[in-house]
Amino acid sequence: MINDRMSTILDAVVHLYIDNAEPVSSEMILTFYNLPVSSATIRNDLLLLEKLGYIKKPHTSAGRIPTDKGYRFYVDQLMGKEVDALTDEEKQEIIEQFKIARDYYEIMKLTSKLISRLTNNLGVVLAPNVVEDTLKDIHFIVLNNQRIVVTLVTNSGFSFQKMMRTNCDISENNLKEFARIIKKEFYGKSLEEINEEMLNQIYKYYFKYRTLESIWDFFEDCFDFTEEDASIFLGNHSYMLQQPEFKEIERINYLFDFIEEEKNLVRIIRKSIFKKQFDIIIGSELEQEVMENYSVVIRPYHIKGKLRGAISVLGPTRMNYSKSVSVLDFIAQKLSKVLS
Amino acid sequence: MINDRMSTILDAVVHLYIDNAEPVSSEMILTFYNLPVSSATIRNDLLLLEKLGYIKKPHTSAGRIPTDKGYRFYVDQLMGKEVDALTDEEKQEIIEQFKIARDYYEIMKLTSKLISRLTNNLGVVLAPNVVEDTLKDIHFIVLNNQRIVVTLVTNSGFSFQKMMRTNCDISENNLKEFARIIKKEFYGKSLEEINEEMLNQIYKYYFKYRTLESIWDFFEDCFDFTEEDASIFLGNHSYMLQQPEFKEIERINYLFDFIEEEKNLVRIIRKSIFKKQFDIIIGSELEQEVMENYSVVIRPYHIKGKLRGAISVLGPTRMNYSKSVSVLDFIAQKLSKVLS
DNA sequence: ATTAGCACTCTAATGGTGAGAGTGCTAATT
DNA sequence: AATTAGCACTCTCACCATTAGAGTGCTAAT
Repeated sequence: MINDRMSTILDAVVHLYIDNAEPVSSEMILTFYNLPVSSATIRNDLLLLEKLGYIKKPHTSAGRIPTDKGYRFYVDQLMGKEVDALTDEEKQEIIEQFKIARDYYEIMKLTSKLISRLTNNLGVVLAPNVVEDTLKDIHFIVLNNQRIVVTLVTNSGFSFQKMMRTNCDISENNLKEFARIIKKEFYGKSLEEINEEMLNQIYKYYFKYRTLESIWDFFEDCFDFTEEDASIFLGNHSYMLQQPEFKEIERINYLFDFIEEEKNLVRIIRKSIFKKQFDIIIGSELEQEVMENYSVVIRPYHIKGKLRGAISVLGPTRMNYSKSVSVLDFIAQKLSKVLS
Repeated sequence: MINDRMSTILDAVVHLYIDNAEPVSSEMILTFYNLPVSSATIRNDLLLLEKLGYIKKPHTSAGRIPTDKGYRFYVDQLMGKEVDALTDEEKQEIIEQFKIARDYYEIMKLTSKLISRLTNNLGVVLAPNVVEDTLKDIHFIVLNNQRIVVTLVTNSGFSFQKMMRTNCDISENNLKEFARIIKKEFYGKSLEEINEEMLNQIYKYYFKYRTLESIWDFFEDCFDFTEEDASIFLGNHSYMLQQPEFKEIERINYLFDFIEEEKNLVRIIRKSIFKKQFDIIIGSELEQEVMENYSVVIRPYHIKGKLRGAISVLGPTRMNYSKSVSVLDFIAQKLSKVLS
């Protein structure tokens, strides 16, 4: 259906459009790719490519821009050959930054910022999933009136803290005893399992500790993890962007509305995390009206060889996919290393 | 200099402009405030107010909009009388949300989102400052190869975790011993002090533990706190907004550049946190060229009666200051309560 | 199969026009 | 002295017409 020259021309359209953000004309292609044919021939091919749905015109007398189908073809068939590699400076910067970052949360935040900067799009990081980790250690620390910090350590070396409240006073000694019991009952089980089985298992001890009625609620919440935090906290930008000051820009508005509802992005990324090395989802493929002009490139990362999360680039469909892939690839490697 | 009628007229200009985002004409003022004078009289006063620098015209045949000086006068002299109180539903929502939020980080994030939504501007929360808190308890938890989680508990009931690395293996027993020593040496001292004195004090024990050379580095970092985290991490939006897709909107661009360099906002908020109940900084008063069309309203919050941080609204100078103040006030109260 | 050539279409920039908004001034009024 | 009616003046904004230029798609020739 598509011969070699047409491939080349489609490739040219995609590249030139990615670089210049302007519709690509037949002359343009000739100038930058000096093919051994005339612009008229290129025009004929362009017409065909358009009929096949790979490119389109914004209006009659404009050049062509890729359709989602065009980007898809580029990404699947053409992009593989090329590599838009990172410069040595870029690589060096990534390595340096990862050296500076000390704890888990700094690393996550840093990673998303690095991706943003290096791709000139929005970097998105899905934090490691721990529910499949198994319990290695648990500690309780009493703060003051009925507030307790639970620290979990998992087999892969993550530690999670959670602040809990109870309605009853529990002594430090009781808590030590509970920690011992939990460790005994659940050591080596996944957090997910524990969360499900907690009540059943722990009721064994009901008789002994029945005076501490409300502690059961406490344990029920213990293994239910979804923490979040930062040192300065920005809220949603989308509200401000609704002010008339920003009214030219409904697109940003809609986009931010979507993005800042975090579960939207989580859903998109989760869906493709198990699929393969990379997933690229283009425009309409995202099946969200707001997102029809945006694409997402997703790269899972592993910790100690186990799939744990994903890093990703979100930007206009016109984004530099090749660069995104390179950036994600390099960062995912370093991230895996630093988290392992 | 400014008589009663002029005050009323300035008040009208500010209010009408805040509500409609359009220059306010003399007729407009007459219609909405039916003053016992004609529009010609109002025009005379407007002329005078303009000469005094409280209002200005975007162009010859337009109505007036407030200058920074005009907003300043409004905020200082006029706004006090009125209250743009929260509706019962709004109050209820805040209360409900704070019930849901369990741990410290959830609360911070939630607060900023609440402010964003209720003011239709950007909510900014400066997390509690703990360096003045005093040490109440310290625990070390060993994860695996040379990674250790430090948990600090302070007198006001905060707990902070920090992941640390060492180059040497330290036994659990050693760590228990160190925790005991640190507690003995520093109990009741502020984290700030401890951070400064750590090395001097701890060298007393040098002789006994000198085999653990590199542990001293470890302790040096121990009380140096600036944590950050979240479950999904967005990077900087500003890079994406530099793409030609968004080019109409340099203003957003500049603003985001500024905002997402977090220390910029921290500096602004820190500066006025100790001043008073509220601080309102208007446009040029921020002394930042990018921010000349934006204002910030800042409200400190207290935990157990002690000043600990601030919550704040950032938006166009045309923002509803009265509403911002009400929202911040109510939220600060609830926040103080929930954190105490 | 390719290409030169050209008519055709559409955009974007330019400038002109007129309506309308709102001022600022003057002269009259209270 | 303060207020007001009245009006000329200025500027914006929307509308339209015009034009240059970009780029196509088709036809006929190679």
